Amino acid sequence: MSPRPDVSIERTEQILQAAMTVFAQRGFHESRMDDIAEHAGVSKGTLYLYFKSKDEIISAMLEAFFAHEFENMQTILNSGESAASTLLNIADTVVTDMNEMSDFLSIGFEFYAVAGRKESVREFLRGYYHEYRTLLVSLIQRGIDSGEFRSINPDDIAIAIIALFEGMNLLWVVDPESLKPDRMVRAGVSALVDGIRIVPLSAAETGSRSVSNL
Amino acid sequence: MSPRPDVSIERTEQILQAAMTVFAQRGFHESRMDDIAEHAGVSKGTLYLYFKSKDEIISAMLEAFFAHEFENMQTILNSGESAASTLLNIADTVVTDMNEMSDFLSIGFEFYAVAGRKESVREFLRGYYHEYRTLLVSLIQRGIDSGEFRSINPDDIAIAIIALFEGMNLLWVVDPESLKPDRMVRAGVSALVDGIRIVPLSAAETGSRSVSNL
Amino acid sequence: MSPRPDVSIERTEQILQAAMTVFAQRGFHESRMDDIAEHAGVSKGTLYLYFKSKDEIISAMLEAFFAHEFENMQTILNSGESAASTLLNIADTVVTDMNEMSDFLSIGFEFYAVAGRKESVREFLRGYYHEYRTLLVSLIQRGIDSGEFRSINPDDIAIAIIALFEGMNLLWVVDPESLKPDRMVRAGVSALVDGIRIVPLSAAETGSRSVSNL
Amino acid sequence: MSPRPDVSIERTEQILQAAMTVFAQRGFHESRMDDIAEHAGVSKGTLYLYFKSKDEIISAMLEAFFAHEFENMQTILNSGESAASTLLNIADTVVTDMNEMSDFLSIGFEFYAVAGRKESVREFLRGYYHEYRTLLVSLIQRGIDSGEFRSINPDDIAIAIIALFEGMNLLWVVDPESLKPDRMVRAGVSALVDGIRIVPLSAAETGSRSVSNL
DNA sequence: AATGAATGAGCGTTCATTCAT
DNA sequence: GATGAATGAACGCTCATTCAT
Repeated sequence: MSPRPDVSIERTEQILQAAMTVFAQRGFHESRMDDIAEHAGVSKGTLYLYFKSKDEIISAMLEAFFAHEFENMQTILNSGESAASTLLNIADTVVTDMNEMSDFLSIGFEFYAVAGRKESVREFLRGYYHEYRTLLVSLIQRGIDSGEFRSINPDDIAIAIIALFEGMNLLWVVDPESLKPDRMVRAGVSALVDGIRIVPLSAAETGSRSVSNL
Repeated sequence: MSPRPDVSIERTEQILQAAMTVFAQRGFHESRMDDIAEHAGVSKGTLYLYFKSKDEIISAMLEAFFAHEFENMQTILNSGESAASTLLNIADTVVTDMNEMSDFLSIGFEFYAVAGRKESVREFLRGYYHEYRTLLVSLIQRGIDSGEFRSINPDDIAIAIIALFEGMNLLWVVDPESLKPDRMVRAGVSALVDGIRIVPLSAAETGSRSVSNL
Repeated sequence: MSPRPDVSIERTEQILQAAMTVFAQRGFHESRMDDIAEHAGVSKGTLYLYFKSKDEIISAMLEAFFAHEFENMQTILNSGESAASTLLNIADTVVTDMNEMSDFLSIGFEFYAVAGRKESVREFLRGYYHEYRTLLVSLIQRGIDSGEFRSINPDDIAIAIIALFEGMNLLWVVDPESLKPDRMVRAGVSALVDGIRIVPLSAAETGSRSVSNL
Repeated sequence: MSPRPDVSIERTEQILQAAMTVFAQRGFHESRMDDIAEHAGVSKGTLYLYFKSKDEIISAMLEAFFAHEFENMQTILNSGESAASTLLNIADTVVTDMNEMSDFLSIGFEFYAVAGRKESVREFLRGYYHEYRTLLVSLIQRGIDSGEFRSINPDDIAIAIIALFEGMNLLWVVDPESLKPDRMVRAGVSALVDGIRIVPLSAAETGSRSVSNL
């Protein structure tokens, strides 16, 4: 009588979760549909009930992979702190996310590699970074307007900050043992923020000194 | 009597060159040994005379791919200019290299992805970045010693600079049309350098003003 | 108390009807159980309530497909007309049936192909053609006995007539646009009938002249 | 030095031969590429060196399957015998071919089934039958011109003859044990030829009497 | 040294069938 | 009876690798 409960959302999540784990361990191409199915605890056929193909799983993962970032962003941006402080808070959040995602970071690079060859992926990532940049630009502009920052081009700085985040990501993947992302990211952003401040050395607020002096 | 001239070095280069082109167009896994052979102008069998396997071609490429960077570095480091100027010169060289390598940048990301899963690749890249960092650290230290820079942690800043370079790389792959690497990289490094200078606003020397005022 | 009315016969017909449509469009192997279920307006599971397997649907269709033919036959045979006229009437009926079944004719060929490999199908079709032949033989014999036909072997002629019908079928499937079955079948049977008549040229009755003179 | 001899033609034939055997035993869809490879004495991969896909093997077979017929046709047509005799000679050849191909006849029906759904196959067969018909029409017209045949429509009779051939084919596939193609085909064509002759009963020449009286 | 025809393990995908609801 | 989500065996096709020439 009562229809079977619709499990399609759970199943989809379940499969994507499994795919992420397998992809992170083996890469897109070396990952077998069998592996994903086994990890998800379903049969291979079931994968195809929820995704048309392996490529579609990868595409869905692309979106899932780059979805988290903006969730806490708004809260941070509206915290009422100074622009410089907010930028450092964002840096801290990025580090937290990096730590949480540490097992899966290599998946990101696979996406970047694909982006070099596939316009659709490039387009998606372009949109992602555009949104990210827009948020940072408005924050930096706020800093300029409030007299906190020099009148630099906010776009250039926003891009530099994102580049810094992504580059740290990369370096951490390469050397996860000896690099300490929390420290490094903060130091980098601190230096950048100091570089655009009117009064560059208010170390107390930015915390940059505590880092530089470690 | 007269032995045939040994063409093995040329052949090897020839094959690696072809592999790089094909890999950049299709990625490691989508590249066929046939494609590489055709591009190299040799037969498929010949590939196996010079490389034991496809994986070995990829490994050899890893080294070839990350080899160029340090060639001009020494010249720049010994130019006698201020540390800040030298850092900006390095940024310019990086941009030049990015432009030259633009068709192949996505290969790099494939390597980073592999690095996430394969210690040998991770190790190689670790060595590469270590060397890079060492050069930058000594330069930054020179700046500190000469009173040009504040007494920050040179390692943190070196890492931040490398992260900035690599991150810019990534962003440029994603959005090659609208991003201008020369401008972006300079702006980022300028801000960083300004952030660590004792006298931050000597815009004339760093060129940061030309950027900020655009 | 009041048992649900037994819908199994209707369901079975409904499914066979749907199967015939789908099979005609796609062939046995390209037809999916899903397609049949959808066409029948039932679920895939329901198919298995009425048929053990796809093969059983095909088998059931074999019988349904070759069932129609003999229904009107008796009426035609007992019409009281001459044997030659009756043969031409049969030809006309065959053409009518061909027209009605035009969308499904290719299914027949699939059965013939299966007959080449499966004794059970061969046996069924053998029975079908035997019955058909028996009816024609008795008609031809009547013609011989009544002095209408020469003393040919009625079996040979019966087989030739059936072959003519089936062959026309085939040619029409291959070239439905330019071939006109009504005309062709009549012309063929007319010639055959003329060939076995004692007085071959009574064109008025056979209608052969109208064809020959077109 | 001397290049390896080109075996591509032999290989192609070898594969088609094997495919024909396997297809005849199992049908197109039930035939496995593995089976064909094994029958041909090559590996599965080798099949794909010579044919792009299973479908392409089937297409190539379509042409090979319907290619033989016209080879002897010209010789028979130019034999200088009367039109009626020539038609009977053709019938005999058809029977000979049927006997030679007996193991493979079911493949033909599979093609006819496909023809019902695929224009490309339909087109090929249309061309085949058109050529066949053209030859027969010219022969029949010769008979009319020479006063051997009545002034019937040669096209209708040509089609009837082809239909007779194909229909006999079918009946023989269904009942190979009890039907005798040589006898049946001759009887059918004899009756047809008698039906269109000016002097219908010259049994000696057509051999129809010997058949009817067996 | 160089070739390229041949190989066959391996994988993505399909779809008839089952069975819990 | 009816459903349709789940299954997994099976197959077409690919492509890195080998080796006889």
